[in-house]
Amino acid sequence: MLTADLDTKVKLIHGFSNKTRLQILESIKEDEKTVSQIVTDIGASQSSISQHLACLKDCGIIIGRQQGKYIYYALRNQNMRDLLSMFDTVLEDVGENVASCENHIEGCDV
Amino acid sequence: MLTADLDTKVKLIHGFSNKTRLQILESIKEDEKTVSQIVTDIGASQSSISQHLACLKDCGIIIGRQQGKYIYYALRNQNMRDLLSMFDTVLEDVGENVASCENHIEGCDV
DNA sequence: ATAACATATTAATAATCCCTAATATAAGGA
DNA sequence: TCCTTATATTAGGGATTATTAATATGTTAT
Repeated sequence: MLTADLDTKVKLIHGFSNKTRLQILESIKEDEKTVSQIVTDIGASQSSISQHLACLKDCGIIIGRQQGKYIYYALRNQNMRDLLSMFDTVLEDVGENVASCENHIEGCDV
Repeated sequence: MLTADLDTKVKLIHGFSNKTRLQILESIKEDEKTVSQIVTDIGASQSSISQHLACLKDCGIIIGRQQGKYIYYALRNQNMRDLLSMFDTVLEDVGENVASCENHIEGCDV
């Protein structure tokens, strides 16, 4: 794999490796939602949510469509949904390990 | 989803969101390898590789078995392989977006 | 045009992560 | 045992990331 591709892949995965972003993705997994609906759902600040939405959108993980003063965000496609489900599948295998892992290095800190 | 589970999921995904760790996983995707083989493969420092291996192992993403003075590491199971493949699939959808994304917030910086 | 609501942007700080360098531990062979 | 090779651990600092607070932009309705 080319280095450029690898860097890109890391960037992509980074999109999923944050609590607020995962909450956003879970929140819109089934149906599109407006920013304020997401803010209410998650309970984080509007600013934080907005920044993460911009991030996810720029990466193409989600898409946004404006309708009046609202902007609806949704997952880009079914592959994103499948990837999110795959995380759950893998979590069934390793959830206990991960939960008890106290390694200080990031990701382990995963 | 419970908060604890969500935190765990973030930790899990973090395991995949680093260049060196991804390189390790690619390196052992098909066959188990010793630490020194991985070090040679990737060209990062032995210390760094060792720390990441510990991290991945503690999370249960990989497993290690000792044979003499060597330790062979391998992916935990087929689900891990499937998840890695899923990343590639999604990357086909959004690779261009991600590569050109210059958002300063992490993950976008994803 | 102004007010009210919805969303985005900016800047700055606090927290986290990952690398390097040095050292430690463990195993096998001479 | 001593030396060599293989791997792990620790500490520290530089870089990156996420949050908050404040402000800006854009849309609709009055």
